[in-house]
Amino acid sequence: MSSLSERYEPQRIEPLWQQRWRDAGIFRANARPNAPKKYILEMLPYPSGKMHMGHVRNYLIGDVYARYFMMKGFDVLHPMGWDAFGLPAENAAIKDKVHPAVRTRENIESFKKEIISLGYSYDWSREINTSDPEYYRWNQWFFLRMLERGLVYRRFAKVNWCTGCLTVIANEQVKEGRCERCDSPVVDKEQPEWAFRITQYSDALLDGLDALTQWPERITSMQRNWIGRSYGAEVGFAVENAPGGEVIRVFTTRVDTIFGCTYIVLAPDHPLVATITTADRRAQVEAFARKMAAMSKEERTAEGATKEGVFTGAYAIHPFTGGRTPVWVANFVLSDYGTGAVMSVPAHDERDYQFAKKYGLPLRIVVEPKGGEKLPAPDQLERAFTDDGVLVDSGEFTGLPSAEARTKMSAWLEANGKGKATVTYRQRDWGFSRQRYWGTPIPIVYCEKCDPEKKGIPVPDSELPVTLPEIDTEKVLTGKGEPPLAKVPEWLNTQCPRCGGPARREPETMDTFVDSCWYYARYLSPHFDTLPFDPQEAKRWLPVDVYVGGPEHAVMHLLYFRFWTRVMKELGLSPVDEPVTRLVTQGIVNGPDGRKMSKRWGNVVAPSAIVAKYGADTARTYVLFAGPPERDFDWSDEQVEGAFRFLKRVYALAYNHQAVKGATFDGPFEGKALEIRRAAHKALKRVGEAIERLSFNTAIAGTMEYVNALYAAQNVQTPAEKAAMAEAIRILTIVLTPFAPHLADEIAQAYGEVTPVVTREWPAFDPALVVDELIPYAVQVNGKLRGEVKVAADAAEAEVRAAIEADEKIQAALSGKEIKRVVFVPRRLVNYVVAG
RNA sequence: GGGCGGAUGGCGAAACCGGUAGACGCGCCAGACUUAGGAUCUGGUCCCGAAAGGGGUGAGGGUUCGAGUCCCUCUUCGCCCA
Repeated sequence: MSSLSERYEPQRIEPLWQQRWRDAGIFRANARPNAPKKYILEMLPYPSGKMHMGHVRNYLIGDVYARYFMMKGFDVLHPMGWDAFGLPAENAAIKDKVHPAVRTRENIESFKKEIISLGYSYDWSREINTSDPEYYRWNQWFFLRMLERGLVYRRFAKVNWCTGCLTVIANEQVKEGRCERCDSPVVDKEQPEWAFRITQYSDALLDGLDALTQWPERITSMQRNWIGRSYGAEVGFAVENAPGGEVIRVFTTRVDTIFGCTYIVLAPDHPLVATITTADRRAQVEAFARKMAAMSKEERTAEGATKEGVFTGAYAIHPFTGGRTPVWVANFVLSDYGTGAVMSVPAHDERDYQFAKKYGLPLRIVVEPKGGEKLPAPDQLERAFTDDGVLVDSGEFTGLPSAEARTKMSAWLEANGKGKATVTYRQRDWGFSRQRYWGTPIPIVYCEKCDPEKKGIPVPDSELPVTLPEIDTEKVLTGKGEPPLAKVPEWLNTQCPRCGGPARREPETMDTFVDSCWYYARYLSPHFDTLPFDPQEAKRWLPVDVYVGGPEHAVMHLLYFRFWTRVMKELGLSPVDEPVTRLVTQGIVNGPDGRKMSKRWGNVVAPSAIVAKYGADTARTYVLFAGPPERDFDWSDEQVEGAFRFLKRVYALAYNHQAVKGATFDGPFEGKALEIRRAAHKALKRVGEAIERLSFNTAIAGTMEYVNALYAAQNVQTPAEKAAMAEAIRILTIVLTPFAPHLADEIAQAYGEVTPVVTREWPAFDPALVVDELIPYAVQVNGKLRGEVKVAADAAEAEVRAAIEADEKIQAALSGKEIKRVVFVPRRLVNYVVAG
């Protein structure tokens, strides 16, 4: 084995080690089939051409953890692949006339080179690519299974139509009325689409969150809000003098306030509007409905938007009081939420209050605060009282607390056939069809003869995969008009699987969120060809132990992926309810100016530039040292220099001590030799524990402290010292490996190791060596620090006190005072509580 | 407006169960080596004070022998939702 060259040259040694690791296959899973497993996963990247610092950080978190557990003797699965379908490649194709497959292949190639250049511990034998028919055929397979189970259906829906991408996008992709990706305005459009019945799992997904104790609370709480389960009541208000006996169904979470309902509001497009509006009001109501139809949902309900409405001329009968209640239409009620109708209680709902004030509608107070204070008279009320309280003026329910009233009033409604207790959800079904080329074809055909209603005929399993056709990029990918696949007749026109007659394929493709719903399971058996993955492997490897990614995926990917996991369990493929035990969401790496890295600000720090200048180990060490994984940080060139300096210091230490290579000593170790050994074992403990807590910045701090201790112990002379230093350097390579694996291996091999450090065992620390013989006790008087005394580590309270009370400074602080109490905290402090 | 998360030296941060606040790094200061230093090594570095001592974790209050940590009120920044 070669000795160390004089200078630390990361650019020379790093590619050599990356090659050796690959050749030796040391990151292959199943290396230790009898050991406990760890499945460590980072979110599947979309392969843009260049990696950015966010990726670097994302993968490092998983990488450090993976390397550590490899050394702890676990069989580790740490795979990587490509979320290769999607809009950017297709948009680029429209612009540059390059086929998305070509662009994607190029991007993957360069992205992968960058990943490799950072020295991550991936098992590349399991690499997957979601645009590969071998992968996406299983999206189609899942689609068919879900269709059989009624979890896929076709619906007419008001969809979000992005005027830039010319495609339907998910609610979650709309940000303030604009497309998350291209920032073009998004408008409503009625269109048939395919949807997954994810709402059938709303309760399971919500209740399942309780089991996810190792997920960040902000993520589970976002999912909880997103699903938005609310318990309420549906109440029927019969329309007065209605020819067809029409009843307006309203949904409310505050049925306890129903005696305060002074009017009803319908969505402008509510089906009853047309029937019940009186002749004299018709023109006005229709004009209003037209005006609202031209506006997007966001515009209508935006916070600043004024509440607007018109009276329909109709009245409804209050189910409890029998009173006449006017019916209005207004902009803030949406037809696709709840029942599209609300009962308005202006005294107890802020929005209703504003509306009532604007249009001079009456207020009725029916809930008073619990404490016994009275609300002012209705016309004096300055704002709605929206808290729970005690009912007043509510017939037989007067005097009940709100919560109890809700239960009893719901029961009354049900008993009298006027309504019922209900549960509603904010979450909608997942519309997943896209008018795009670069995605998974939906395996459906339409046959005029067998399927006149155009419900769609599933493609039989035996004909999967339905692959994307070769296309003339320039002609087909125009970004305009009908879906691209509809412009490829030789693909579009096919045979009906039932009658064999002419049929047309479904030209829409699937949302790429489908791809990322189950890829974590595909890694287990990436070439399995009878099912999406091998259920036997799923038993061994699932769930994922640690999943690392950005918090921006809190409600889309992470919810769809939980949904899919449950479906996979029902299909008998997977044993788990939840895909991931522990979720880590990493913070953003901002530019040095504190702004988000962006070409616009010219503050982008390219990983490749940092690797070229300092090497991967410096990039790794710096990014991990900058702060805890979940926190954002601003890039700092000075701190990068600091990380580089540290690694050079490590290298110099190893270089200067090559003479101790192979030194041994039988002990006992004393003096400096013992101090060296203590430092080493403390480092093993501290760094190991910090990594398990994902506290990488403190793990690196511990390694730095260790290196400082070894510098302080330089110039080893005796055989004991030399042996201690040889052991210390060996341990240094171990604790360094998760962060700076190339450097660690370079040093280790110069000291005689023949296999990469990551294949060696992370030794257990010796408990006797991690405690100092003398430990400092803080001495406090009435909680104020008054001194410090060093005492034997195992000293009992009496001995500690004797030592303290012998100290002159302490005696001075205690003299003339009456000691009322002494608080003794072993190994930490003694606090004298005194008087006088 | 609602939910969640932050706020600690000149800067990034640490303090895991309530127990010596500021580990580690950057920056800065001093020294050593050196033809040279923007390399490297050593020491110092929360604030006030010569010292003794005092003050100090966004603000205010509380619990406790003891609070960065727990509770209440508020300020402010960020993210998500409306």
